[in-house]
Order: sequence, then structure tokens, then C-alpha cells
Amino acid sequence: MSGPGLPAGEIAESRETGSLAPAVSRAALILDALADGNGEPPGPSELARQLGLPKSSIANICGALVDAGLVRRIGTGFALGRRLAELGGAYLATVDQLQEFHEIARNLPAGSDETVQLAVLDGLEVTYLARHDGRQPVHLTSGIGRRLPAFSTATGKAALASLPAEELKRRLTGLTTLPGATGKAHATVDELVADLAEVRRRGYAIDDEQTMEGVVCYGVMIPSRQPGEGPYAASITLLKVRATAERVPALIADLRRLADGLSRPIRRG
Amino acid sequence: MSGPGLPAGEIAESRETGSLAPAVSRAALILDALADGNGEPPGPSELARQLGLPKSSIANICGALVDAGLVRRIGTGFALGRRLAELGGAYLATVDQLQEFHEIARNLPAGSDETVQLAVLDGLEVTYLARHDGRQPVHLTSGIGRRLPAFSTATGKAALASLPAEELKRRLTGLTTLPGATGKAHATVDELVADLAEVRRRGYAIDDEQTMEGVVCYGVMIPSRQPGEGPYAASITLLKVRATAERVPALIADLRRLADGLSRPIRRG
DNA sequence: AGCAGTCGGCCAACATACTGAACGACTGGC
DNA sequence: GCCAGTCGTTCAGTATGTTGGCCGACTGCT
Repeated sequence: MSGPGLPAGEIAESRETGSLAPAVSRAALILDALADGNGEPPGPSELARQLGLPKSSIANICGALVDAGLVRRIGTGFALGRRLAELGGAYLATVDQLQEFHEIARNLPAGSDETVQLAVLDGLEVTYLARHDGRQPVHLTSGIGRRLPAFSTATGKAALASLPAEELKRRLTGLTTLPGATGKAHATVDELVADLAEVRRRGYAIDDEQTMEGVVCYGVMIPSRQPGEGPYAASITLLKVRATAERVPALIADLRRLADGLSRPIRRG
Repeated sequence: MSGPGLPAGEIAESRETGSLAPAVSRAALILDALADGNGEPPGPSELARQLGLPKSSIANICGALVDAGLVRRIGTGFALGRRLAELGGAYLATVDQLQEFHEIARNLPAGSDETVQLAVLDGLEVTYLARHDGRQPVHLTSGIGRRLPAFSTATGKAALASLPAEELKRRLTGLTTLPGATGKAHATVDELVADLAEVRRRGYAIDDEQTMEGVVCYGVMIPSRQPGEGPYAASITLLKVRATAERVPALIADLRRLADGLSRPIRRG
């Protein structure tokens, strides 16, 4: 989840500057750092080094986070706490398309056998919100809450292609090469823009082994019912050997069905 | 999720007192309030009234939370944000029994057809961490991250029964009647203690229509591998009409298998 | 064992984040 | 169409949260 390493102190400054509640912004940075951490739970000193913040402040904020259940203590170190699972679940409960997604995905004629996912675009990344596990023995999926680059996933490209040209340009300003490009993924912004034009023309996005070798994804954009939420996208993931000439059109039709079902009815304003 | 209403101002004081980073504690209170909210997204005034805190402070903290992605703006109101789903997912990823749970639950001879859940005990409540959806058409489950009282659920009672007598007594001090008791659920602490003794003797907990009419749950305790984490518990949920004399022993055996599988191997210290 | 390096936790002085009141805009009712 | 009530936002003074330094304890090396 972590990006390329920034010099200590800069990462904190980048979001903390001018906040009206610095302690809260710092707490968020701490949570992000704990979410990235893979090894042993870091203590106050380790966190202070990573974030470029005073050791005492870290200790104070972590103490408050522990009291709130957002962070738990492991020995003298810190790790994410239970209440985050609860709050994450509460957030997902506010996405009213979620339950309909599961209902519809279960009944798709072709797609119900495969892995179907729902994601939301945020800047240049997508966050996966729901997953329908098909009946295939191999599960090729990202977990709920996983964050992936938008430009190398079918969901991300479908969502990016739906943005107004100006908005897309704004999000790409300052970038010429795309970070973390490996294998078949796009390496430059120009390649991405050309692909997105193709997506708009075709009506759906294709991730042909860009995320993982031997795996293809098809994605369509789904308009959000909730104001202020970036566009959603749904995708079907399957092994490339299963993506036969007769199956793919059926899957695309299923994605259209899913998009229709999640777009139409509006239950609350 | 919300308890009985406290007078405005008291709920905030109850956790904020003496915090070394008040803004962070207040931010956690705001998140909890947003998680409880069912209606329209509340604005600063509404939140200030609920929590008994100054309106300006709420606005400042919410601004920082929005910048961090933990909260999103809907018009002039606030709702939980995307990053909570990511952090919740990151927390679940630290529970290394989770993936094994899914693997084992899928292969249980009898239980794989039913709804199998994994929960963690926290005080007098349980938080559901994972769910295996059986092949039964009706899904009778709480969502991931849902919080329920420990004394009326099979998971909660299995976990409570595993606590040392002193620890259990400590958590129950000050209580004589159990809040929110309806229908067949225990109404008094004495009833609960007697039931827990029965659970210890029997080896597993039973929720016989205490949570929902027509639905029974069987639960077993699962020791935690992670220091500082309360005991876990697994349960199998099914319609009472399906809980026949030949099926129940098989389900109990499956729960034992699940508990064994999640207890034994330790991969990281 | 002895020492050096680092750890987490604590305290008082300072800078700063918090807050109460006032502002402009809006909605609904008499 | 006017007024009352409530909304969200802004601003300056002060209380308060932040912080650098210090302490005691621990671990790993020589």
C-alpha cells in the first residue's frame, strides 16, 4: 500500500500543513503508517522517525487512539484496532448499491460463476468495496478495502474513462510516467490516455494481464447515486484461458446488466 | 449500534476526560456518532448537540477528517469516508487466522452448508470479523464489523465462558440486569452466569432463538494468537427447523475441527 | 560483566489550537 | 413578503495541548 519513500518529515508536512486540527491529521497519518506496516508493530520512536514528528506527540496521539479502540497495543508497539473494522463496515453500509450488487451478481447468467467486484475511484486509485466469489476453485481477488492504481485495473480505467476531459487532465497533471508500472501495464500517461479513448469507444475496459499474468478483467463504469462520491465501477475477473470467444460477450452483457441495475432506482436522496 | 441515550455532554466527557490528545478522542467520538447515524448526514450543529461539544471544534475536526479521507462531505453534512474501508481491511489483514478460517470453513463436512462466523470478544460485546456464507438460500447473518451484545450470542457466550472467573466478574461489576434483553435473551446477570457454567460443562455455547426467532447458533471459543486481543469465537448459524438430532452433533464436531485448526499452528510471534 | 546505543515514559515552558460570540444566508410559518 | 429560527462559517483572545529534554530500563556488542 505504501508509495515510494519520501524523506522523513515531508510526508507529514504534505498533509498536515494548515490543518485546523493538527492532532487529528497526525492521527490519520499514524493510522496510514500502521496500515502500511508489515513487520513488527512499531513503537513511538519508530513512528516518529517514519513520519518526522516529535516522539512525545506520537505517544500522546497513540494513547488517545488506543482509548478509542482505533489502535491496540502489542507490547510497547501499536497496531490497528478492532473499531476500524466496525467503522469500515459502517461505511460500507452507507453504500446502498452494495446489497443490490450482491443480489444482482448472484443471478448473472454467465458472470455468477466468476469473480465480480465493485470499486470506487478516488483520485488515481480504486478502492474495492464488494466482491462476489464465483464458483471457480481459484479465487483471484483483492480483499475488501484493498487499494490499487486506477490505471492498471479494469475498474480504474472504466471509471477514469467516464471522467470529463478536464477533470482527467487535472488528476494527471505533473505526471508523465506512471509509477509502479511493471510487465504489461502502461508506463506513460500518453499510453493511458490512448487506452481510455479506446475504452470510451468500446464501452468497457480491459485489463489484459496488466495486473497479474494469466488473468484478465473486464470493467464498466457505474454512476454514483451519492453526491460527492467518485464514480464507481464493476469488473469481472477470470483466468485468461477461460476468456473464450463465446464467453466474453456474455460476460460483457452481464456487466451491462449489473450497471443498469445499480444505476436506475434511487431510493433516498 | 448506539446505547441508551446519555444526556448531551456526558457521553463526550465519559471518554474525553484526561486524554492527552483531546482532538483525537473527539474525532473518534465523531466517527462513532456518524457510524450510528441512520438518517440524513448531520452537520456541525447537529453533531455538536449530540456530543455536547462546541460547534467550532466539531467543524475544525471534521475538516481534518475530511482531508484525511476518513469522512466525506455530503452537501454541508458529514458521513463516513472511504479510507475507513481501507483501514478496516488493513486491520482484518492483521488477523492471520482469517484466511485459514475461510479455508477450513469451506471444507467442513456439515458446516460448509450453513453460515459460519468468526468474532472477537471486546468487553461485553462481540465484533464479527469474517463470515462463510453457506449454500442455504436464506442468509441470516450480521455484516462484517457488526457489533452485538456478548451475552445474547453464541460467539459471545463461548468467549465469555473462557474467561477466568475474576476477569468475568470484573467485566460484570455494576450490572445486575442485562441491557437490551428482549424475548428469550437473559435478563439478569445471574441467569447469564448460570448459562456460562453450562457452556463450560457442555463445551460449546447455544443461542436458541435469543438473537432471532426461529434461528439457533452454536459457538465455540478459539484462543487468540495475538497478544492483547480478547478471545475469539466461531459459530454456526442455522434455521431451527434444520437443527435436527442428527445434524447438530455433526455441526458441533465441525466447530471443534475449526477451533483446532485455528488454534494449533503459530506462524509469527 | 561493562558499556554504548536505543528504547518508552514523564514534566514544565512555550506556542498554538480551541472556543465563544458575531456574521451572513437560508428555510419555514404566521 | 416579512420575521423568527437555525444553519454553517469566520475571527481574535486565552486557556491548553504540544514539545524538547531528561530519566530509568533494556538489549547487544566488545
